[in-house]
Amino acid sequence: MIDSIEADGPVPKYVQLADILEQRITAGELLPNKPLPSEKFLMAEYGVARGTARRAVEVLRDRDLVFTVPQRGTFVKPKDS
Amino acid sequence: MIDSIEADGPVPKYVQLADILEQRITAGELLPNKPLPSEKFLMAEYGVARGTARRAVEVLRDRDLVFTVPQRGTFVKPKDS
DNA sequence: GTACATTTGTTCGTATGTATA
DNA sequence: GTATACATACGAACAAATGTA
Repeated sequence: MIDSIEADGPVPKYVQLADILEQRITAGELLPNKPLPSEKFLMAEYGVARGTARRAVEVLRDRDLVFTVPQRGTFVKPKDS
Repeated sequence: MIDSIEADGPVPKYVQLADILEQRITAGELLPNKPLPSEKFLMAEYGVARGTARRAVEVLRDRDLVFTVPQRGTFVKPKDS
């Protein structure tokens, strides 16, 4: 179980954060059509900069796990979509 | 006396604005329990974006000079508090 | 009771500059 | 030279609460 972010490792912080969030999604902690923690929250919770949080969410979009609605937030994708 | 905001200096705009407002408080221009200029007003008066105005007010809160009441405004703290 | 304006709260989008690895 | 990371700064949109007409 990954649950914290390491600074001096081979894996970029934003990838580590994306992996953590993917775990939280697949574990059912973050539910379909429910919002991901906001960028601000991720910054506070994991001690990263906003750009890093944004890139992590971008990775999740690329992995087709979440979708972002401008000005509304980023949400977990339902399984059938 | 600081009274205008410079763009390309070493001091961030939001800190410059916080310094200006602190001066206006200590000079007695902005009185205890009276409202600070609203974010909208600060944007117009100093030519900054809303985020910059908000961050300046945040700095003043950190300096314990003002307190904010949601949906009401931000007010100068009385000396004895 | 309703409509409107004001103000703060929140979120996302984008860009630039700097520093480091 | 590129990728990573952070700080700053602008813009935009919507929500919620308050106060007033």
